[in-house]
Amino acid sequence: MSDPTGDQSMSRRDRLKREREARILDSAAAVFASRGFHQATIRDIADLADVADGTIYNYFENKLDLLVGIMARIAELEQLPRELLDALQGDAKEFFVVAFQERMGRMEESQELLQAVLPEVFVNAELRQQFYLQYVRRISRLLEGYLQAQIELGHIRPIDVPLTVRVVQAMILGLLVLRILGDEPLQSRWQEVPEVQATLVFEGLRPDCWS
Amino acid sequence: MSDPTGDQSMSRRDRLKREREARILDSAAAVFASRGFHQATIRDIADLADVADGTIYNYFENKLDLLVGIMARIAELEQLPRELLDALQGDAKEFFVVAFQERMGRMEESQELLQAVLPEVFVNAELRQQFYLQYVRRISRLLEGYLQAQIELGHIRPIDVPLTVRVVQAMILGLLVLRILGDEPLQSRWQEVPEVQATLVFEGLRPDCWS
Amino acid sequence: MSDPTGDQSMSRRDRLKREREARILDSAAAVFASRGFHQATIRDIADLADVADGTIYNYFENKLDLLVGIMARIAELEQLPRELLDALQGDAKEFFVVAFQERMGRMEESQELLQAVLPEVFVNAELRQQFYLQYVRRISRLLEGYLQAQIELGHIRPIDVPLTVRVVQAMILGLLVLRILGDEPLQSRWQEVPEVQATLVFEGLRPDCWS
Amino acid sequence: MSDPTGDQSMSRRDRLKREREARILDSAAAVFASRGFHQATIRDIADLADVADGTIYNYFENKLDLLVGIMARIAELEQLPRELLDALQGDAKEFFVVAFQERMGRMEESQELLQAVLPEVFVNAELRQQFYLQYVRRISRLLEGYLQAQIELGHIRPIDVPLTVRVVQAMILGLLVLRILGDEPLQSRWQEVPEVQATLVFEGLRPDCWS
DNA sequence: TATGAATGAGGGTTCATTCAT
DNA sequence: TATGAATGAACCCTCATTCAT
Repeated sequence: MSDPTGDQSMSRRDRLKREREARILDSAAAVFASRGFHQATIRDIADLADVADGTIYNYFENKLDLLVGIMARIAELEQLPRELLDALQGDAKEFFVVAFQERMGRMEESQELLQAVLPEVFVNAELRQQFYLQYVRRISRLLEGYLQAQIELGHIRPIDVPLTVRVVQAMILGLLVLRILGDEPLQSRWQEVPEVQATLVFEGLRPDCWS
Repeated sequence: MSDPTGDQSMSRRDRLKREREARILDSAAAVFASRGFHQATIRDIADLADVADGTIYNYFENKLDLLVGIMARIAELEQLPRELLDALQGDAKEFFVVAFQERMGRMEESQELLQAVLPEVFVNAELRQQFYLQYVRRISRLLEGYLQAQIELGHIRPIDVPLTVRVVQAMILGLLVLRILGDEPLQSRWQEVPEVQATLVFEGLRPDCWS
Repeated sequence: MSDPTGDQSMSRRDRLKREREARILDSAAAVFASRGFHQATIRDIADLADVADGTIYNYFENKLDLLVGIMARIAELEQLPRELLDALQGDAKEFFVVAFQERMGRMEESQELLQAVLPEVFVNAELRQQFYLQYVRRISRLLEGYLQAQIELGHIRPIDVPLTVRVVQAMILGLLVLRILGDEPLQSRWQEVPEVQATLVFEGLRPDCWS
Repeated sequence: MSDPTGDQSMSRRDRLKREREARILDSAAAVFASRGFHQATIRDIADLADVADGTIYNYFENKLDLLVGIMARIAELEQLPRELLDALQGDAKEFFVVAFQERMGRMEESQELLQAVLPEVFVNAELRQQFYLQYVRRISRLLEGYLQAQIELGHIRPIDVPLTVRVVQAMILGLLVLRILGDEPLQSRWQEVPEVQATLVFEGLRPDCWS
């Protein structure tokens, strides 16, 4: 902005770099997703990205760093769960429907990436923390705030906010896991899930309240 | 024949074999859990089990087979979630409390095993299927039956049974994942979670039904 | 003979030992022949001989010793190339026919054993010497004597005896090798070979001697 | 382009690759010959070739592939047994002398290679076929043609061509085997062998034909 | 003496990473 | 900066041999 020529001259060289880095990251994500982190070889990734093995090391410290890069990418894509923020305004039940829709949609999109990242997350403490903070904590903060507010407004019953938030988030994360496991109803009826979730969470199973 | 206790002890030899196999499996689970499947070396496991590398291969085909063994072990521990079966009798809300308690307790027990197995489950199709069938499908069948019956009895509202069951199971699985990720409230207040879950599932968040 | 009871009492115990040793050796020969010495495992041999792995080591020092045992067995079977000795008497051409017949027949019989032994013979100096002495040198001595005598009798032309003997032996050994290599005419017409050999060796290819 | 010699050198890189591949193959042949295929370790070969273990796998698929490479090398060296082809013109007796000389010479040269390859050839079916086709069949075809022609010209007696050819080839192969076995006369008098062979084959042992 | 489980050294092979070009 | 061959540490697994029962 302040340096228009820089903007452009950086483009020549830098745009190419960005582009190449992105291509490497995409390839890495694809290969990690299909083979898993450990089965994936740098060669696989390099071939798919159409660069030489060594080139990758001009962009990333090492293999794990590619995973970190992918996670950063996920976080970036997540950057503004806009619909979620928008939904904060609406009526409570409506909020949950929209929120779940947004989450389920995201997950469908990035299932491949998540499937690539998750196994290592379970195993690598540093990655685990990064994942937790970027991907879980941010949302739980948001939800905690929302629930608290809604309770105070009397729009939802007073409940244990932190644990309830965890349960809700667990539901979302767990659905992804079940989907990855190949569960049939989830594969074919994924679109319908948010409604079911929202209803369950908001209305519960109890029969004696006329909806 | 000449040794009546022999019937039970089934020979010193055999008992020792069982014992050793168990020790190897325990060691494998511990090492897989702490380092992850791929970082774990046979040497690590052998050392921890206090046997020679080669000995492991007298009990298991290969490294992956250890994982399969661990899964079988989990399934074995799972054999007859008795409390869950018992709870089928009780009143609906009660059922959920007991059921969730049972599940959460189990998970706490076998978190190490699950943490060892899960990452590979994401990556290995064969393992994934086995895990799904043994660990997920069996429970979802049970729950589907229960929900259907309760609906017919009018004890819970008519809802989409298969998807609701998935959502409930996802909640459980997701809580384990969040716990593994190191989520704080879940670590320290794990005992309180079942109550929260049951309340959420049964009563929902809606304020206008006096509990 | 001098001790009839010893003959028998030794039998009980010793006959069983001999029998078992023979069974082990047979199994070893079969397995070595089909898989090759190095691909063959003690387990393979033990299974085929229907004994435990360890038992083999009560009869043989180690794996190589089995091969030595097999070679001794070959030499034993060879012990009296009687037809060959008999043929020494006959007319020269006749001798060669009979001699070659005898050799070719033997080889067909023991091709399996030889195929098992040869590769290691190429590689193990000790084995090589044993094989050479038992299997080659003995025959070349015999032939040298025969040729020398026949030359002096004027039944064959004066030629370089040692080298000619080698060439003749080479012919025999080489035919085995070609057969092992799967050469077609040799497989199907093995019976006819001795005649061809004898004719070649005795008459040569030269046309101007009326047979 | 800028480097006219570059056409020939085809780049420093490429020349170095060829050179290195050759060095690895030479080392492999030497080690295989001295220790045998199975005793030889990749480490041995790498050390002798002065490369790292892994480097070998940039040139060859696996250990067996080294053997295949050696066989290809033999075949290459064999490419056009020129003297043999030339000798096809000459008089029959002369042909055999020259042909045997050529063969014996070759074998002396490549004994090491053959000694490395033969044992595995006996054991590995695929290798066996390759060896047979490249090393035996090609020559037997040639000889069959030659003998047939000479018979028709009346230069040699009518004999069973295919079997006679086998016998002649067997002689050559067998001589190599005897030499490897350490036979003394063959070691010290190898040069004289072709003459003896040719005489035997052409004139036979029969005394009543004045040479 | 037979057994067969335990042993553990050894080796082929992979692959992340480096570095000369 | 891109390349891709070289590197060599690391690891799974085999299997001959031993030895307690």
